[in-house]
Amino acid sequence: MNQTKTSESEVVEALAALAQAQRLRAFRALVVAGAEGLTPSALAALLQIAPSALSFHLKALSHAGLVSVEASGRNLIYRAEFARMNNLLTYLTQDCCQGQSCAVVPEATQACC
Amino acid sequence: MNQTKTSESEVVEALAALAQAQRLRAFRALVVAGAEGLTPSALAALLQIAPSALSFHLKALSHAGLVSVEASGRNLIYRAEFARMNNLLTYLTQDCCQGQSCAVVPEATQACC
DNA sequence: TCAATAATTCAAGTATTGTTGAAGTATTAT
DNA sequence: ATAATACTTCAACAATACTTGAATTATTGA
Repeated sequence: MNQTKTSESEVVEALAALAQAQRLRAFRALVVAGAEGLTPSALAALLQIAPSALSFHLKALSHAGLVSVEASGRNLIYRAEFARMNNLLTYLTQDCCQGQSCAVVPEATQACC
Repeated sequence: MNQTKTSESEVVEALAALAQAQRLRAFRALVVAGAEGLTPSALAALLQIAPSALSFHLKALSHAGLVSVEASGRNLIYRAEFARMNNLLTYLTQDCCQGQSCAVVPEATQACC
């Protein structure tokens, strides 16, 4: 169901996009919001962050493919890109433990629902 | 099975640790290596990276709790901390889509095995 | 049309991160 | 003891990332 294989540089970019507290909060808020998404003003209010800073951070998330944008009148609606997030999670765990059974608890990671 | 709740700042630190190509490669190599782990020299050979740079990067991964170190004679053995990795993956997806069913493929993310 | 709202872009300054080579510590082998 | 090996630490420099406030674009409502 994952459309394209995610490259290392894409993974690095996505991780970098999430490796900042305000962007992580913004992304998490969009993950929680789900299909409805959120406008920048709603996010700015939620995160207590300056509009220009938020715009900068949303651009980073967007460029990393972790969020999508849709115009709606004078608002924008940002949404989490769950497929991309799943690609990212998958990448980190692929081919683990030389393919042998390993000492780890796998039940923890379910993408959502 | 996750011993402690992972805080936002810990998540940010872990994501930042992985958001760099050489560290991501090092971590992935340790994930693949599994319980055996790898020495810095083995990793340096594998990744074609200067020892001091590798040391710097392993320290970052270690400080983020993503890898552990064990001394063995004049070697060190680094291993991926799978529990921490799973905490990280879980954090990103928690409480998604306002708890409703959502449009996402959850089967993609299995921690390992 | 004019004012207000929603959001972005730009430029400047500061802070953080990554790279390199040289020096330092600890362990093993001769 | 001495030398070699395995890593780490340090300092200096270059590159990137983050924040702030002012200016800009586009849309809506009076």
